[in-house]
Amino acid sequence: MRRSQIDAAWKGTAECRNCGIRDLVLFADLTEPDFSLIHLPIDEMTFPPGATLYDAEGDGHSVFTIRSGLVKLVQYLPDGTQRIVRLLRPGAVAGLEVLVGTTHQHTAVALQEVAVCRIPRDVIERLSRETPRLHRQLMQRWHQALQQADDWLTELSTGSARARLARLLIQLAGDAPDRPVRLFSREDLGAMLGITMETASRTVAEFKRQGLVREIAPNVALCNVPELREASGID
Amino acid sequence: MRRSQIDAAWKGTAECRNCGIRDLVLFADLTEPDFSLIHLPIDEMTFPPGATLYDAEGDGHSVFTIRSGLVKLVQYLPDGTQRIVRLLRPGAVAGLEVLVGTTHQHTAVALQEVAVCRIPRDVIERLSRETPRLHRQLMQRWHQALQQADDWLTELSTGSARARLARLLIQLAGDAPDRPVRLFSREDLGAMLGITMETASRTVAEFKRQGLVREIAPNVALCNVPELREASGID
DNA sequence: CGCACCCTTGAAATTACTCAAGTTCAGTGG
DNA sequence: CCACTGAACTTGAGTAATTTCAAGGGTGCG
Repeated sequence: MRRSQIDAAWKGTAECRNCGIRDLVLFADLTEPDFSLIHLPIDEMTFPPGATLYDAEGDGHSVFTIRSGLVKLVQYLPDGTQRIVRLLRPGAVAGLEVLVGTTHQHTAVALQEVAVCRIPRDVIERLSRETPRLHRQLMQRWHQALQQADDWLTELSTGSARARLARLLIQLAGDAPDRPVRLFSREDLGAMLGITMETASRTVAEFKRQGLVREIAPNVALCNVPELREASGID
Repeated sequence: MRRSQIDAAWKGTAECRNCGIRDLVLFADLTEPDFSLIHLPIDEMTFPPGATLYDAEGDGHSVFTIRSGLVKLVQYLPDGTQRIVRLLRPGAVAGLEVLVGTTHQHTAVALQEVAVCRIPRDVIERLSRETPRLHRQLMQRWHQALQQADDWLTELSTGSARARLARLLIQLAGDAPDRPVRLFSREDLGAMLGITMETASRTVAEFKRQGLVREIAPNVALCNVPELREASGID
């Protein structure tokens, strides 16, 4: 907690015009004159694993474009239970809700070293008023988030612990089934799947024993996608 | 299935200018000249309980503003399991995703007699291009949907069956704790809470026995909100 | 009346949770 | 260099919750 703010490192003011991943980000469609409407600095920042990008307390003044790394969005129940409601990958935008209300709905925490662009709310609002080219992108981000939320519910909160974990691993492996996947802490796994830490641990262990994943380094695993797919349906 | 399309009843072409609930709907902020941009008919329709507004197969050409009644959004897993991912109330918009892609992501089914306005995608797209007054409303709908999705996950897919049902009932009672609440079929309850029909049935029965709800007519109940709140936290 | 459909209930089997003890491992200080 | 510590993970055993499978109501409708 204590470290969250302190840990953020400022990397300079972003030069959006020359952004290396601009086709991926919110400003993809902006034209040269549009950029002159940006009257507040957009900061490039990095956060180490465990650092908080923003939380649900306090006003939200900015949205964040994820440039690299992985972010979890956490929501709490009154009794203190926490659920991870989404993972954000590069290209995603965190904190869109400040464009409608003024507070964030989640706590956003870096799971790995994360690089972001922090965009003041006013910048988005002004661009949104003055140029239609941002709309399509904004709509796409909203859509992306909502689709992910719905899928998260049906895939990761339905069925046995075994089936849920299998589906999560398939998601993480994505379209590159051979690329190793970083596993999360057992506590985070539990919060994603709606199960306890112990059940998460046991299920991971079972997957290793049965060869559905092969651990090639501590908390890094190769997925046996066909067998995982099997496990995601049955059970 | 067979009845879904047949059952829809056409009630005429909507006169949005004079809409009785316009402050509630998507077109709330439009001005007189904006309406002239609407070049395709917006139909008022009603659906009986059980009818399908649209489904995930086939192209989506329209979004729907819910004028009255209650709609469930259903998503299916490959193995046939179904989850209800959201409930739509009057004022909500169903099918926003066709503004980004071209297909619907859910199957939308009326739970009660439902009245809607069916708005062709092209109408929204044109208005969206030409007038900024729709943007704010669109953003609010996206936000509303996303917030509901996240809350649905943390509240209705976390904890014991008892706690989940209690939270659902509290949601349904809303700000009018004395107004009777219609219960859903046990199958729908299960699909909302991620539990089986039998567990849903047993838990409802238990709530009745323990006085957390009082059934004043078949499938209509009064909620004892304080005790429900109790049950939603403990367990 | 009899059939369909939905809901309820029971009993056994399974799954997941809880609580508790042990393990591993990295970081710290003697 | 090594013991010590804390944090995260693992594992076991008992318990609680949920699912599964099966049978038995109730109600509306042809």
